[in-house]
Amino acid sequence: MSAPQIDAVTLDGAGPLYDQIRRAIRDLILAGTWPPGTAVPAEHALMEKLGASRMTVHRALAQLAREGLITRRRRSGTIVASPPASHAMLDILSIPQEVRELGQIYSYRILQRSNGKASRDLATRFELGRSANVAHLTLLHFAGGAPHVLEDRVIHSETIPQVTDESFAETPPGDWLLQNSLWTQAEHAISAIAADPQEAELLKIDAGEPCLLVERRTWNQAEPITAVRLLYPGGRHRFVGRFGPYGSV
Amino acid sequence: MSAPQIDAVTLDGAGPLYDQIRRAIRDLILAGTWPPGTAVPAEHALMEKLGASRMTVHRALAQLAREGLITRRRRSGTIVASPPASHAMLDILSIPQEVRELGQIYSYRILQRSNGKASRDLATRFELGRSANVAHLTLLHFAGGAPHVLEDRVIHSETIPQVTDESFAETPPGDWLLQNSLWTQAEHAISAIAADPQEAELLKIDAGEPCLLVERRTWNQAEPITAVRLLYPGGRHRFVGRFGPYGSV
DNA sequence: CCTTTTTATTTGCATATGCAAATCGAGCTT
DNA sequence: AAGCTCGATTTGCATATGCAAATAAAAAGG
Repeated sequence: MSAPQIDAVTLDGAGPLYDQIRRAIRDLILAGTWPPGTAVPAEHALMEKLGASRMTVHRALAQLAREGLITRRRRSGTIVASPPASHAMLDILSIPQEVRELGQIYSYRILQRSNGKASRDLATRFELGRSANVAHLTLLHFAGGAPHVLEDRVIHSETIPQVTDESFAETPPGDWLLQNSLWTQAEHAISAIAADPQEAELLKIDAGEPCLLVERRTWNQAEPITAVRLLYPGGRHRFVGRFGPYGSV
Repeated sequence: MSAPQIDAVTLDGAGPLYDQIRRAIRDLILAGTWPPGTAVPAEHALMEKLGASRMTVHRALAQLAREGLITRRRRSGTIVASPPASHAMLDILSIPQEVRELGQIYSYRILQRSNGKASRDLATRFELGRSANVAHLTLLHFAGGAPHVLEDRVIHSETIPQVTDESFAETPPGDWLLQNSLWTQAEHAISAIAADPQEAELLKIDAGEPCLLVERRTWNQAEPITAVRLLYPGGRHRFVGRFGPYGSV
């Protein structure tokens, strides 16, 4: 059918009707029940199902469209949009893309890979429970043959079970996750540290050289997905962002 | 009168009516014609002035309210909102505030101050024309008596003429600018560098220690306002931001 | 004078209606 | 088969109407 899951739209009775509709549909999208590309029921269908007027349904959908969650076209109807690839502020989510935008050839190498419980060291570094079942990866990304960034990542196997069978031979884990998971929250911390001897050797810089350290953790609702530590040789890297006081003006 | 400048609201005839109204009012706010706190004309007044229905006017204002540009209250009416103090992502716009949030006593000292044309060095560092008339300031911010960050700033005197007569004895320039200027665009770059001997001495760290370098430039429309270079001792500082793929979910 | 009640104003929400614009598809024409 | 016309569907916009909620200001009451 054209409107696959119209019965999934249920209102919670809290607040204005148009906002209940908006949240109901938003939640279906964020939960992954309606993945990108799914056809959203037409205004008339929602109107009948929910017993609201078309203007009220329209208001909810128009707002979701402004927020970028859905794409609407006359006659064609409404579909769930793909999440924006990058966020306004220094969201370098894809390292291959980042390297290619510098005009260089991208490659990567997995240095280490393991599955199992988080070690004490990892649990501390990524602030997660010892009992968490995780995949742990260490890899090095190259730009034109030269080391670009050192990545240290854990992925929660409970949230993303497919990770256990994935070799990451084709796609580095960051990009793989973008395709195989949905995130609603991220935390991003940037600091400057000196490279320790081991890191320096891998990155082919001198020990003690300043590096940018990016630590990012992402969740879907309350469930942790991944935590990553990216170490960039400092002299060569900077993060740039543009924004206005109210977002994008 | 309660609606000071209703005649300033003029439509451009481009696109949907509600959006013309929305943009007309938004532009008055961003241009500073209606500073924060100004009473926005009531829906009825705009309705008569513009010849639109109340629903249409309401739609424009409701959207501006969602965007945070205005604040609306029943019976009291609508006023222009104050710009949000900090933006989602690592906008530490106020250093005094940043220090106080760390639970420490804030103070600062001006190391150098001059007015005039930008020197070659400054022009290069901040990517501006040699002919620009600027105020140039170097200052050191302290947290609980210890150096916190080294600030190097230029302010365009043409855009902000009051700067020439301001001593910055009471308020550091970053905070002063927040009160005395309006910005619509900012650019933010973060990198890691090693402190040079002179900087290290001021910050009371060892030369070569990794530091976070934040470079920020702000504009109002196309007019440059200020460019600043903030050097944070690295071990002690990190920037944290939280966000979702669609902004705030 | 202080407190309570009433009134009036302003925004917020929902509905019904009508028309316009975009565009997908079917059917028709050549 | 290729192109064209036309009808049907879906979203987009604007209006008019009515009522509800919040609340500032005025009026009433003690």
